[in-house]
This record gives sequence, structure tokens and C-alpha cells, in this order.
Amino acid sequence: MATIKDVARLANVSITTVSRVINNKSEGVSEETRQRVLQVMENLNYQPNRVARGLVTRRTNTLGLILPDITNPFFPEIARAVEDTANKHGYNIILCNTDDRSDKEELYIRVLKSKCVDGIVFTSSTTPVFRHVRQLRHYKMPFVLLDRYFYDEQLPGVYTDGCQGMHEITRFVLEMGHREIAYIGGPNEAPNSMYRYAGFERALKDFGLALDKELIVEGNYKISGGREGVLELLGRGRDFTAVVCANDLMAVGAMEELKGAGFRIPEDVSVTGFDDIPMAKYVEPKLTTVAQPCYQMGEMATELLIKLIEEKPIEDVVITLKPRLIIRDSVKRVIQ
Amino acid sequence: MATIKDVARLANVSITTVSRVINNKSEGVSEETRQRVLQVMENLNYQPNRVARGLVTRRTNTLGLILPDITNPFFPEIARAVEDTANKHGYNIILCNTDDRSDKEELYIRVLKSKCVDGIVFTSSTTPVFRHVRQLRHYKMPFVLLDRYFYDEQLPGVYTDGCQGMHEITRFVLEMGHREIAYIGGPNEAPNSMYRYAGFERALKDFGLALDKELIVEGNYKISGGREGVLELLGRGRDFTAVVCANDLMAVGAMEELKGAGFRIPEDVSVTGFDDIPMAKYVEPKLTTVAQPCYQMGEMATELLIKLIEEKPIEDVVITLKPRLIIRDSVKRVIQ
DNA sequence: TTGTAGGCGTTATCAG
DNA sequence: CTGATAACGCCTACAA
Repeated sequence: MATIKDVARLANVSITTVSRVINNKSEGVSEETRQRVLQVMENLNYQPNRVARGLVTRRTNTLGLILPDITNPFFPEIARAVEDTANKHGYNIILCNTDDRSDKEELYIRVLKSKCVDGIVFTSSTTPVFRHVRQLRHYKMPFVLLDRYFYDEQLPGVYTDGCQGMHEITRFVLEMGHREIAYIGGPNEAPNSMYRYAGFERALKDFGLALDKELIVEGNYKISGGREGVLELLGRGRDFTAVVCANDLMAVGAMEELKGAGFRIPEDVSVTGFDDIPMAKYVEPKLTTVAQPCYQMGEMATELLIKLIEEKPIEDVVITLKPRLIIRDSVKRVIQ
Repeated sequence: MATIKDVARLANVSITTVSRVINNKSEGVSEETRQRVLQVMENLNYQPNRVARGLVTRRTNTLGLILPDITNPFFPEIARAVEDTANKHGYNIILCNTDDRSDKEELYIRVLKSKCVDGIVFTSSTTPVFRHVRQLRHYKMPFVLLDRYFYDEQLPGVYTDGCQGMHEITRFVLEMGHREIAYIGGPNEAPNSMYRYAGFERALKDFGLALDKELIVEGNYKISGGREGVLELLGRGRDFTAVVCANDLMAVGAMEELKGAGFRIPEDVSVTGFDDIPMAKYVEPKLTTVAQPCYQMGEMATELLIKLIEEKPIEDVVITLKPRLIIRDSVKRVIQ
């Protein structure tokens, strides 16, 4: 491929001059030579080598996107938003699936560092996030945390208020007359799982209800977790009229398993989810859930990251978005 | 960050020696110095700068993944497979969404070239693929086409036989007694759409049925396409007992619209899809469809691409996978 | 076994 | 307005 040297030679100028027109530092280049250089670049179909440029500028215009699993329907829209936004600003993204494994997260951060990405959008459900944060800081890599709420430190991050979301939907279930409410939570170590659980707990308390540990099970945020959760609950023999799930995927699994056990939804048991993944409105019955503004989260995280990278002024380094209750058909009013 | 120079200095060796141990060219390095160098690298938490290395080796260990839209549930699994496989071989991937726009495809190829990715997995539904192929060849970039069948040229590619898949499912519908079968196709310009249509056509012919153009509509591979397709069909006033859709997303849309119009599925109208996206088994009724081995496609495409890049021996440059008919609940037997 | 020196394609710093 | 020239961090003949 043609290099800057070729262009310089054919245009009868120095590479410095070519570099100037490439980078639009056109003060210092006569319009005439500028046009000539442009013409040669055109003829040669010349593309500056970003690797070489990266070596000297220490900028690659590449971002890392670390997430648990693009196959989880919660993430494609986020990934899309991140890519769109990155692209808008002239960046590309390297996609990394970690399966929520802390060792993979660490490895990816190392690799991304050695590839000199300019920054990282980091979504992790594992608790050792703080270790990775230290790693990122040590590497002096700009980063933005996404989706997984993490303590009160002022780390750059974009979140949806899981506590409020879960509080709202639980309150809705309570208002529909349910009192024996089972809960299938996320993994105990996942920070966002704790927040959602807190919202659930608070809603019960608001209604003066005691927490029944027998109706609480831990899940894994996957369909299998919903199925297993229901099996576990059924096995315990406690009655319940509603199952509140910490995400949609588990709600889908729960509904499947409940149907399989002969329950009608929502006539016999109501079910709720969280996330509002695309599937939610096509399952039967359509799932009542809490929508997270996924696209917006990805977009804001990326905008924030790029501001961090380019050292532009920033208002808030922590952005918390409001979730939205989506009422569909999976919760029935019960008469007490 | 520490560079190879720092390591060299602290280990009291030349950078050449450090380079040797980095690259395991340890013939030529005494075990003693090797250990010393390793120790210093450890202490410094040294990571070789891949950008600098890329500049001289002309290898970045990065692949481009170009696809229409990661938000389309058909692609996450492919993306996951590509990433997994790339990772296994020490590569990362840059994700690019094109929205099936030829100009975006071209732009991404250019950018990926200038970033010196080692190769590209390219999924496109636009017909001008051949133009991009020329572009890729001109850039001397290894590439593998994925999913979208393209003429008979011996271009590296991994496909699922859409013709056979559509033939099988249409035959199944016919065997269930349906004779008035509507078809909602993909975009006319999409190569794979043509193949699927051909399979549909052939199945009808096998049964001695004539093609009724009034029952054929063009879609867009999205949910909206299914909805609009049904509306269009209904508007034409022709009777039909089954709707064969060129992909699952349109089948989902079609079912929604049919239900909205008061039809029961499959009692009044049967519906089929294509792809077997995750959602397919959770819609109501569960969708009868054709499964494409997505993960395998992504995996094989990436393996092939890496062989191309690393100039390893290759058996077949074109790989065609067999689709699989998945019978669920959306097709009913009709008595004639 | 080890080191020297040149070069990969750019940008940045000077000087003219 | 233009051009040498020195980096950037690493690899790789070639020498020693």
C-alpha cells in the first residue's frame, strides 16, 4: 500500500507537508500544493496508516467494550449504542465477552492496554470490579462503568436505578393485591442484584409486610435460573401468587417452568421481569417488567468516556437513569 | 508505561535480548538472563506495546467483524462465536454495524484497512458485495463472507443452505395439507433472500403447484416487515391457510398482526420462520422454523479466516452448512 | 549467547 | 510556507 512517502514523492513535497494536509493543519500549506497533494492521495487511494500514527500520537481511536455476553439479549442494544456513538466521534470498538469471569476481565484489560485503546466501557457483574478499577487506574486508562452499580465511590459510570425500578414493580404487584410474593434474584455477588433486591425489600416494608426468606431464591440472570428458581420454590411447598424476577430472562424461564407445572399465568401465578428485553413483549403472556433505557445508557457511557479521553469539560461523572415500569399482561389483580 | 528499553536497562541486557524472550525466541538466550529479564518484566508489570509491534510485523492480531446490526437477534450468537474463536487464537475483534448500507460497508472496510486489521469476517445483505470484494482484494485483506450466499465465485465463505432449508420447511407445510401458502420474503436485493425464495418455489413445484404471485410479498427481515406483509396480503383479499416467512423476525411480526386481525394461530393460519432465533421457542405458539447453526458458522468462518491470514493449509474455501427443520407448534395439519 | 543499527509510517520540533 | 530530522516502541538482519 502507498505510504506518506509515496505521496510526498509524487507530489514533489516533503512528507511533512503531506502530513499537514492529512491532518488539516492547512495553515502553513498553500492552497495550490494542498490541492496537488490531495490529488495524489486520491490517485493512490492513499489511507494513512493508523497504527503508525497511533505509535506517535498515543491515540488509536479505538475503545474497548467489555461485557459479560453479547448473547444475553440485554446487551446487543447497549453494544449497538456504544458502537454508534463511538463511530460518530471517529472511534471503533473492540468487543470482549467475559462470561462474568473476573480473570477474563483482567486479561482483556491487559490486552486492551497493550493495544493502546483510548478507553474502556466496562460492564461487569462480578464484585472484584474494584480490583479492575485499580488496574485501569494503574494503566492510566480512561474508563466508564456501565449498568452494574458499584458502591458510592465517584467512579465514572452510567447506571439505571435498579432499586427504584424494583421498588416500583414490586409496589405494582402489591397494589394488584398480591401478598405472598416470591423473589428470584440475581447472583448474590452482582452489585446490581443487591440494589434490585433492596428495592424489593423496601416495597414490602412500605406495605408493612415481613420478608419471608422461604420465598427468596438466588438466580443467575439466565433462563435456567428462572426455571431452577421455580423448581426450588415449588419444592419448598410455600404458597405464592406472584413471582418477581430480577431480570426478564429469568422471568421467561420461570413462566415456562410454571406452565409446565400446570399453572396458568397470570390466572394462577403472576410473574414480573426486569430489563424489558426485546423478547418480553412477545412471550405469552406479554411480560410486565421494568424498562432500562439501554440505548441511552450505552450512548451516555460512550459520550462520557470520550469526553474523559479528550479531556473535555464534564458535568457529572456519575449518571443515574430512571427505569420505567412497563405494564403488560403477566400480572393479574387478586381479590383478597 | 514501561517500555522494552526500561526492561533492557534494568536487566542489564540489550533490547534485542528482551525482544527475544518476549517472543520466546529463547534459542540464543541463556536460561539465566532469560529468568532475569522475565523477573524485570514482572516487576515493571511490562506489557509489550502491540501498536509498535504491529507497525513492524504488519500484524495487529485484530479482526474486523462487519455485520448489519448486532441488535438483530440473529447476529449476537455469530458475534459471540467469532469473538470466542478469534480469542482462542490470540485475536480481538472490532465490531461494525452497517445497517445493510453499502456506503457504510465500504467506509468500514477502509477504516479497518487503515487500522491494519489482519482480516475481516464480512456479513452483508446488500448486492454490491462484489464491489466490496474488489475493494478487499485491492487492499490485499484476507476476508471470509458469512451467511449471505453469493453467486458461484470461489470466494471464501461460510453459508447455510437457505434453498434447502426453505425447501424443507415448505415441504413440511405442504405435507401438513396446506395448499394456499403465502410467502413473506426478504429484501429482493439480498442474495440469501433469493436462495430462500428459490427453495420455496421448488417445493411448490415438487407438489405440482403453481406459484401465485398474489400471495408473495417482499419484506425486510424485521418484525415490521412481517406486520406489513400480513397487512398487504390481507388487503389483497386472497385466501391462505399458511404464511411462510423468510426469517423468524418477520414470522413474529406476522403472527402479531394476524392475531390482531382476529386469526388464531395455528388454528386459522399456520406460520413458519427461518433462523431459529432465541425468541422463536418462547413466542406463542412456539414457532416452527429452520435452524441455522449460527455458532458453528461464526466459528468456522473465523477459523477459515485465521488460516487464510496465517497461510495455513486449507481444504475448502467455501463451506456450506446444513440447516435443520425445527417443528414446534405454529403449523397445524389441515384436512382437505 | 549477546548486541548494534536500521527501519516500520507517522507526527512533532525546529530551522530555514 | 516548507522541509530536515528526531522520535514513537518494537523487530530483525547482521556482527561480534
